Amino acid sequence: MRTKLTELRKEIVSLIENAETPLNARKVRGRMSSQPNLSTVYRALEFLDANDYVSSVSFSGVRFYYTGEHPGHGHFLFCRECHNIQEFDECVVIPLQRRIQEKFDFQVTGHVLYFEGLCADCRRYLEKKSHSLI
Amino acid sequence: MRTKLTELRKEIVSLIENAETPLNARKVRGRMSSQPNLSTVYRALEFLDANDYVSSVSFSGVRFYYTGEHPGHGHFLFCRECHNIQEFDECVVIPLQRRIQEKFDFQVTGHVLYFEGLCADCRRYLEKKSHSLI
DNA sequence: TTTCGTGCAAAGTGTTTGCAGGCGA
DNA sequence: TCGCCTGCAAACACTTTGCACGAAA
Repeated sequence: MRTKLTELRKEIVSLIENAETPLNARKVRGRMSSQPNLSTVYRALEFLDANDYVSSVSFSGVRFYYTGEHPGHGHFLFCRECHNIQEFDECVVIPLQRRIQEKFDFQVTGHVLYFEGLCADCRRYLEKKSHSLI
Repeated sequence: MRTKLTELRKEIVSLIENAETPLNARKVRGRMSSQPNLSTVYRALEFLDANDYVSSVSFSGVRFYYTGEHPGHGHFLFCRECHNIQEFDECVVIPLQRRIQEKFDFQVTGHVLYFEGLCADCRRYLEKKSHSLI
């Protein structure tokens, strides 16, 4: 299924590969030299996702795209305060994945594991704020 | 933080608790006897999520709400073809969660693990379709 | 009296679609 | 020539917001 990689699409893949965090469509466009139409970016992302050049994950109703050393693996920390997305690379789900495939007759093509909570900065900020509530 | 549970909000919680799958705002409204305004439903869901009556997860840019025996745990199978969401209850991430909290100084309040792929029905459908391509 | 939940209308954000032009195989 | 990538404009789906009213504390 790996076909038709135009220059524009190549640029998007490389952008996403080199990004320090998953990117949404708008951010992808913002980092492109050619500033293509947003709908073109959406179509490119859809194509790249469907053909396994990139993966996607949604947080709070927005879609983000990423790649990684292990295709199909997505491991994130999502801060519910600042909405920052951080990646980590420990994976503990492969053994479970095998069991799931059999138990549910479900052909797994990838997985996403994320922890939701408060990053260090937001936690400190909120603590300080709560103490000053006199 | 557990306050102000109106009748409408109680009904939503109970709807979500008894649903066989996570529900989005529109589906929540569709199952309610009183058919409240959609924005009221959105506000209620936001409140319930923020106050830990329910949890939420996004798939393909849409937000779904769910509850479970173990609050803060979300374990799903997401079919990329029919977008059906199925739940499972095996959890293998708690030991990893402890390591993550320390390593990244991140205060975890919940986690989501989902496998993406093809459910049995969609797989059979696609196989049949590909064979008939003469 | 004050707070806040709800309905209604409007706006906002993210995403998809129809169509025409154009480039490359 | 044909397929399909792209731009543009419009539509669409989902979600949020401002305002007014009313019920509950």
